[in-house]
Amino acid sequence: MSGTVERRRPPTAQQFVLEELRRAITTGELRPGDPIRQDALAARLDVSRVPLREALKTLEAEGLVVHHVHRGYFFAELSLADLEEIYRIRQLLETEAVRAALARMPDGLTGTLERIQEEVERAADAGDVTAMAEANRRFHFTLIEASGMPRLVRLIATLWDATDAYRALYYAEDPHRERAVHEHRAVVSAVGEADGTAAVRWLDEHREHAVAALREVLGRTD
Amino acid sequence: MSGTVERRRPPTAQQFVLEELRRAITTGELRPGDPIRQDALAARLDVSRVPLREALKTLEAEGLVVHHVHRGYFFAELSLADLEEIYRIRQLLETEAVRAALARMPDGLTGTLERIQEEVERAADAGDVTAMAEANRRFHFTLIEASGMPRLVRLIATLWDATDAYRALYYAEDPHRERAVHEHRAVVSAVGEADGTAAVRWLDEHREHAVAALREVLGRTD
DNA sequence: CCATTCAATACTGGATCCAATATCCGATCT
DNA sequence: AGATCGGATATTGGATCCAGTATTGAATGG
Repeated sequence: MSGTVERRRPPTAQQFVLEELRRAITTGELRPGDPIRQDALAARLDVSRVPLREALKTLEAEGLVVHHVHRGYFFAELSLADLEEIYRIRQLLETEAVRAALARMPDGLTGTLERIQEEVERAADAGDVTAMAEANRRFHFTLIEASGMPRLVRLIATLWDATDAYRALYYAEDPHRERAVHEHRAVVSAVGEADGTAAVRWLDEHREHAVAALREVLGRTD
Repeated sequence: MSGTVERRRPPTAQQFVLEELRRAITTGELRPGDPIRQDALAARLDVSRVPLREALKTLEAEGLVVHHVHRGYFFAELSLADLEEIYRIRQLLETEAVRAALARMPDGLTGTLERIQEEVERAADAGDVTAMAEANRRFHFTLIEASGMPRLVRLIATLWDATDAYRALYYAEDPHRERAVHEHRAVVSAVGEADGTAAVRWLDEHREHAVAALREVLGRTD
């Protein structure tokens, strides 16, 4: 089977590998702590080890894998403490981003957010976790990018990537999606009124709920 | 010539290349915006292109170089706006780190800082810019690492790396070193009294002076 | 029976070689 | 003359192959 329904492959092998690895991580195909056998993985993805290793270097910088010289790469194990730390850092950075965004208030921001929010709600109603996660990310980053601080945006994106594996888990449950939808609406209306404090408060709550859920899940499995 | 006075090479070629590139960036040997010719550079460093490319991937993640598919790597050009953004983010993250450090207050922190501060002052007096930059970094990271937040430490380290090229410039001038020494002393004494607010205030000032200097330098050259 | 040593093995790190893409420059056409 | 097309060249992306290190397990000695 070639060239039928399958998604178009990225232009370079590294990018393809990178996407595949991220996907594998988010779907939980590969468990944290597992060593990465480059030969086997490269063969499975039908590429050589060179682009694989370059992709792993990227993931290493993002903290998704760790590397030991002459021993190889391992999927990073995120402890509850790690996750809490990441969410705390996100809080600091996203607060700054949102404040900056509302101070600049680019044209059409509210409208764009409302439009994306509709997509979020459609996905939430349909119970489509993947679409929900994707639209949710677009929602948040539309707001964050409005800050006009590209490095800040990149940092925040990295932090999101690091916790992707756990986010899908969160949105898998109905009440979580429901709650997220409500919090988003509150954010949209705060943005509409250019009320930075309110927006930040709602986003804090949004995040805190996610952390609470993680605490629950990881608390009982670890 | 082998194994005489030359610094011991790191265990892997990538690490060697990484150090060399960082050094070249900090010393200004390679100017921002310049394309990186892999073949030439690899030959100059006497390694193959593979470890070079992996090192570049690391630098890319840190924002020191940018990469365009099939066109190669380029040394990143940091505008004044970029630098200001980085320093703003550092302020947010370092404030958190210092607050956490003082809340935990690990044993011997003050003593260690005092010891390192002595090294900083020796280097400052001697006018040894490299030693000064190195000791200065140790000083700040000793404090930051006391936060017990490893991810936060990593992020801050990345931000420092991104501006290394400009930091050496700052410490090249006598009055700057002098001022840094005084600010450090104030930080040490604030830490000794477990006064987080004071420590944060002094660090903010420390950073602000650096930014002001950059603004001056870049303002007149750009 | 357990610890230690040493060799076989498996895997990573690196070098070389090949393929694919972008860039540059001259020829051609309007 | 200027713009456009096409081919030569330079440079990156990727595959294969080799070298060096860590790991594993069996043999040996206490």
